[in-house]
Amino acid sequence: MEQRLAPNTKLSEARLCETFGVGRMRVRRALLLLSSQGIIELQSNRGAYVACPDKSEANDVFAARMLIEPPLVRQLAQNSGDIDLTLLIDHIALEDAARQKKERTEIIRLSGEFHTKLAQATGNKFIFRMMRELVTRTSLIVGLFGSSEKASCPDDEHSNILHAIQSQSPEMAEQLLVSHLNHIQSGLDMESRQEPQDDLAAILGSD
Amino acid sequence: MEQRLAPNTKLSEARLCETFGVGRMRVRRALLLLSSQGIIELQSNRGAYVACPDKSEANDVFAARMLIEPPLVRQLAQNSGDIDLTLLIDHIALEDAARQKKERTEIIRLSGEFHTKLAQATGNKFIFRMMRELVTRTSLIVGLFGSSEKASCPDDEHSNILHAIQSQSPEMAEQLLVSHLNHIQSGLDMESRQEPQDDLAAILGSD
DNA sequence: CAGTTCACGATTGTTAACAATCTATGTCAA
DNA sequence: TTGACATAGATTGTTAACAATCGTGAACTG
Repeated sequence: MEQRLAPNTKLSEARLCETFGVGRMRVRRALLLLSSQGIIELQSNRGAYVACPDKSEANDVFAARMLIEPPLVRQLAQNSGDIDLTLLIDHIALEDAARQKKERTEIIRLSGEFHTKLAQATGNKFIFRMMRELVTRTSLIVGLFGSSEKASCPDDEHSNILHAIQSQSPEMAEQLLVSHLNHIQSGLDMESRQEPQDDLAAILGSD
Repeated sequence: MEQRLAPNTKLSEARLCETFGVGRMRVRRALLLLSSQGIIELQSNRGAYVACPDKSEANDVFAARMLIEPPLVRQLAQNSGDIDLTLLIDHIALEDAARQKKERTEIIRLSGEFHTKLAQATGNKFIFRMMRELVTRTSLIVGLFGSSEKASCPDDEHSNILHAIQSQSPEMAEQLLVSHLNHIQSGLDMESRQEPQDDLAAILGSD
């Protein structure tokens, strides 16, 4: 989610065991779950690799989000009276803070998390889980195809969406979100790819 | 998916091992994956139980489907020229055949699978996976709250939806699907619950 | 007779050794 | 020099024994 592990990075069991100080069983369980969410890919007898979505998969992810998120925020705006939006309000504050401090990884993480919290605000466990999966995958994609700095989530679009929800403007909220997603997608360069990295530095850098 | 295992049925590792003739590792892997999909529930040191959704979860599942499926069929109808619908056409035939032969479990399985194949027709892996999860969960719910015979999927509604898609009528397709989902949901009796069963008979009956 | 405690059996969680598979290096031949 | 082949090392997959935990039932006490 924080894009510290580049796609195609190999995650060897032994390495993960010593890195996190746990047994092989725990590691294998974690890898299995991550692969079921499509975050990593398990190749038989060959090991686990960070998923490396291609152009077509990237399009699928955005198509899926275009299908789900617009009706989602529309529904939020319609029922915003009955819903607890403090989570989202607090989140915007966190984003602003991180942006002021220029904490890059934190900004990336929070940018994705905003969309997850939109889903969480519906109070629907299944919608939440689906969005979380799509957002995680989006992180991978912008990590792969994102043009370094400018991308992620342009400044105050999140804030605008939230305001539209609060002022019970379904149409506007939906429209703002659609263009927000388009901005993210158009900020990608589908041709350039980053090369995989060795896992050692990346993971050890996390502790 | 075929509702042969009632909710709350305990799935003990040893029993599953001898039933399917595999080692405990395979069983535990399968249980972990099923629990990650919410099909079963893993209780620490206590074992695995078939998930038993309550009233609120049932509502969440239908709310999620109401959010996703209408835009989905609308999109299918809009692009029905470019899409391969043979999967769906063939499927309707299978459903009719099973209905004529009165094969109950087959009818139930195919009824759910139609909705999965709607998602599959989009060619979008993520939409497909999300729908499959929701449909599976719906199976559990109609198994729990469904009033025995009359429910599942009323006869020719699937066929009507497919026709609307084929004739490129987005509005009609969307509307038909909304009422279809409403029919399913209104066919449930949210108060009555079936009691759990012993796993022995159910699983052995499958071989 | 009711309630509590203890111990036993059963079930799940973990570990470590073993087997199978793949990658890489080095050798040999064309 | 290049290609194929074989062997060695490393890595993953599997198995079986062991440890920990939980539910149950009996015994005991008030």
